Amino acid sequence: MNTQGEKGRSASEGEYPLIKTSVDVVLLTLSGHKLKVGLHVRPRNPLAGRLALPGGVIHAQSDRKAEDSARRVLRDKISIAPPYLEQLYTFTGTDRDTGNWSISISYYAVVPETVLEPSGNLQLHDVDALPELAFDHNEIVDMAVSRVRNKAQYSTLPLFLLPERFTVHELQQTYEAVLGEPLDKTQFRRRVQQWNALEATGETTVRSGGAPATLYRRSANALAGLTYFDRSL
Amino acid sequence: MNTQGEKGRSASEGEYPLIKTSVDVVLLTLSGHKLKVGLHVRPRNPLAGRLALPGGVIHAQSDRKAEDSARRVLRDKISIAPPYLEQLYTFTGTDRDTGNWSISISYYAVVPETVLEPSGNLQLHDVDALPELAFDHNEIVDMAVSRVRNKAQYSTLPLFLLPERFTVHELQQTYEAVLGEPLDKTQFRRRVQQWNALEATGETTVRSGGAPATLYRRSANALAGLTYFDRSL
DNA sequence: TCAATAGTGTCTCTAAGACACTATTAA
DNA sequence: TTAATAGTGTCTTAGAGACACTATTGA
Repeated sequence: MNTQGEKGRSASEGEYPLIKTSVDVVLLTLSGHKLKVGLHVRPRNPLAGRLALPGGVIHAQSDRKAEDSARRVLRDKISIAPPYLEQLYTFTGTDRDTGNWSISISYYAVVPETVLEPSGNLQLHDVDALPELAFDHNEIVDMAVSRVRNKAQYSTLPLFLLPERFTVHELQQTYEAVLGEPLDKTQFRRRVQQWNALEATGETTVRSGGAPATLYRRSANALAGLTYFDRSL
Repeated sequence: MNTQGEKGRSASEGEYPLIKTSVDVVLLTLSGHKLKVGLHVRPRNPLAGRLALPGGVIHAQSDRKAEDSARRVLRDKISIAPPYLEQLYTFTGTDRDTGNWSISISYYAVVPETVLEPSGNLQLHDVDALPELAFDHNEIVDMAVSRVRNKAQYSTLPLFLLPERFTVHELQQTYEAVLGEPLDKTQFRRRVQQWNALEATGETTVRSGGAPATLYRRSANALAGLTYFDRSL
């Protein structure tokens, strides 16, 4: 939680520098077979009217750590408790607009579309066709999307994009939407079996045409191995 | 670099909260076929005398971003310019000792032992047998070690633990030391070839007994795919 | 020639990929 | 029976793993 602080009143720097620190959240979901990010219109200056990520300052009194701040922002502004939330990166440096040094501890959340009530507060935008956002928020979204696409190649993260009950076919469609490429049915089912991260609900789909499909839900080990790790290459 | 700041003077929170923010660096190297971390003894309170990571505060005037602060800390305190430096994680929350909220933006650096001049300032400690460090630095080191071991499974990161010229056998020993397990020679050489990240220097080793080995150096693409990505599972 | 290390050839076995096939439902 | 989707069997191929072999040097 801390560092070597030269005591609070240090030799070289005097006091700790006073830097604006806030938390931003990249809220990702799947809508219409496209990966979308939740954005809102800034109500205030600077950059009032511009699209931006939901975010806010840290409440040192009530937030035990920055992740709590991120959860609070999502709860207060969008009324959701994300099933998956992870720290993404900390962006630092001189603000392009005000010229002041600032810090943004950024997180990303992965949620099913069903938990998002369509309010005027939040707009969903295709992550591959974003307008210019406030501050460096385009860069933050891009990094979150890279990480999620990367994790989709080897992990169970996309499970968190689905509602409580889903079929294997819907799960495959979700992966295909995130990865942007079609997947082979046999391999995909083999892969899903190896996870051991699904449990059958006992129910099946009812549909016109086609055999009924087993409905599954995420089991507990869907979270295994998803924490602060990512891979490339 | 910023966030939605409610303008600097906001409604709910008043001003931005004033939180101690600093940068800590996990300096990793290989010594005696063991992965080691560079630590120093804190000269000042709080926790004077305790082992800690090198770190310091951000100089908003001179550092363009937090990574610059990390580089400055390494340059000023240990006189090195690390060939590989990456943001690790941002640790936040209430300090165990002072009870104050603080932020540590942590980085990890990977360097060859040859660039570390043995000064009284820095001690190398086996990452698998650490004493109790100041603040939450044990946790920070553990996360850095996890990430490096993880990356050693699929990336060229351990190349940065070696001096400028090295043989394939030395490279294999490096990987074995980081991963903590023996590797097959044939597979390892196949893997290294596929990277296309080494270039022959033209020189060979001179040694008593055994054929001479080709000396290599890192080529430019050794850095490919190493940025802010990591993987697990 | 011997000891020691560098570097390669090759066999086996597992898992990825591709694709055809069977199974089960509503209409 | 037909259309549509769920789910499985299986052949092929690429690559991981294991290990034996050859090559090159100093003494």
